[in-house]
Amino acid sequence: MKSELSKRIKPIVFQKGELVLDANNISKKSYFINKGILRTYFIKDGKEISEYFSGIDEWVNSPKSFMQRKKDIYYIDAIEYTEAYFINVNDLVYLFDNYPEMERYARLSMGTVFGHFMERITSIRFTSAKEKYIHFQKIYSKIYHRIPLGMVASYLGITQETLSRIRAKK
Amino acid sequence: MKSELSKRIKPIVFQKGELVLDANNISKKSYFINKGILRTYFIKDGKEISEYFSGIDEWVNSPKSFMQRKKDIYYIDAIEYTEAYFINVNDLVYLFDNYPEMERYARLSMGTVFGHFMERITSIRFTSAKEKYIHFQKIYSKIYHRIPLGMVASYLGITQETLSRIRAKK
DNA sequence: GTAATTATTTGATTTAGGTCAAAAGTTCTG
DNA sequence: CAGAACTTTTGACCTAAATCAAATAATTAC
Repeated sequence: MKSELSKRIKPIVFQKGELVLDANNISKKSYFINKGILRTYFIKDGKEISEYFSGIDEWVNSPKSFMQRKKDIYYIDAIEYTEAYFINVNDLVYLFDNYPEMERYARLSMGTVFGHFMERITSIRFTSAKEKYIHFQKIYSKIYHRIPLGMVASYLGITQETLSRIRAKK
Repeated sequence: MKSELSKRIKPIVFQKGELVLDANNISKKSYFINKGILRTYFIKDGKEISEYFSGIDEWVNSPKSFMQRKKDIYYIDAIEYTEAYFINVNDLVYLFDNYPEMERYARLSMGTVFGHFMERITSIRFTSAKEKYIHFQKIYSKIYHRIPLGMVASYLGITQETLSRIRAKK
């Protein structure tokens, strides 16, 4: 089974600032990051709003687009030089269909992802800007210092100025 | 296949205010609502915070708990008299294992659910209290008027007073 | 290496929504 | 149906974070 997976997985690199997925296209590849950071974002009133960041050992795609094979609003880009592997959606479905344990594993992982989403919703709803930033640092403990302030601010839903002031106070 | 599903599904009713799932237990049943409204909530600083509401034709469980068979923080209760069907997690897994088309359907539905979560995160991050309420009315167009103000306010992450004032201005 | 962008910080001012308190309305319960 | 127990509304006041504006600082490009 391992070989079945490795047979369908290919390496790819992205330079800093390079677009990984354009929202005008359907997300047909899922990337597994080996090094670097990818950012999922969308455009609102002409501004880029960061939805989340993904670092080493994480899978990245535009979930709804990838699963339902239709367009969604999300772009993905590399905020630093990134090395990854990718698998095509067709190959992934093939593996799911032929290796039930993979399907089961994926289903289980969904629980974790749902958990993260629900936690994040809570974090956004009931916390001050400062607490949001602290929570962000916890969630992204390994990469938060490599993400530009403006992107972090849009991820948190606060202004750059506010975030700058929060960071200034130690 | 339909009969396989119907064989494993049983009817159940809940009275107004009745607890459907206690966070001290693992979520082992998934409910499909036929009539009424269930609310998923958690306790923060001694207060009930509504996470979301579920109405007719929707499946309800505590996602992370249900999928990973461990405890999570969510309670579920009935905010009005509710009629539903339920299926046990074991039976559902049996169906998934034996009817790949069900598994595939579930995987597809996940895309929709992810989409909702991501939309909600956006709705929370970048909108005023009033816009949040308007969005809530849109999302829950069929049931929003049956949900008590306090529960709506905690769902939106605003105070009761603010919501009351928003509703007062036409 | 210097000009030109782009990102971050700092300051002054405004405002949406929170807090606290009390009144009015509703709905349970015996 | 009357009192208790919630739920919702209204009022006065306050605070966290937004906005607007401009000064630094850091990257990037030539």
